[in-house]
Amino acid sequence: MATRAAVAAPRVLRRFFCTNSASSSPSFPFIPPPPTGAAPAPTRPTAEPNTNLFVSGLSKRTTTEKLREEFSKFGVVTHARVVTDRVSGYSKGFGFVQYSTIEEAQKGIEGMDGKFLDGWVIFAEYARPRPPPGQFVNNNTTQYGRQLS
DNA sequence: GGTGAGCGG
Repeated sequence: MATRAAVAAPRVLRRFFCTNSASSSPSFPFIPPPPTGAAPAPTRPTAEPNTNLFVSGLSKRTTTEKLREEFSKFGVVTHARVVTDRVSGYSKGFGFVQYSTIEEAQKGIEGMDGKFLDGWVIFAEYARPRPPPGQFVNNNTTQYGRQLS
């Protein structure tokens, strides 16, 4: 009787198409097409409005002083920094600007986003909320709690 | 030496 073997085979294939049975996604592990098609939001859905600004597209020569100086024209900059590499000391081409209020931050974005700075078109947007410094943060662990070694 | 998308101290 080979009937048993013929029934056992499809059962294995059923595990493929019904991984965790249903109740989760009615579709296969393929790529589910967006139904409404409202917001594509590929990978960067622009963070919520806050006083912290993420400025990208900066020139390698742009420094923190220049960044604060330019953004101070649209509000009170409480904090500004151009991210530079610790080892080489070169600028990574982006920085952060923090205004006193969200209104000033909005004016800063509308006033500096798409503008030229040191010959480069910069992009100003709201910075993403950073993970809070945990109590278990140490030298061997990152801010996300992942072991480095 | 300094790329050219991105989210740091």
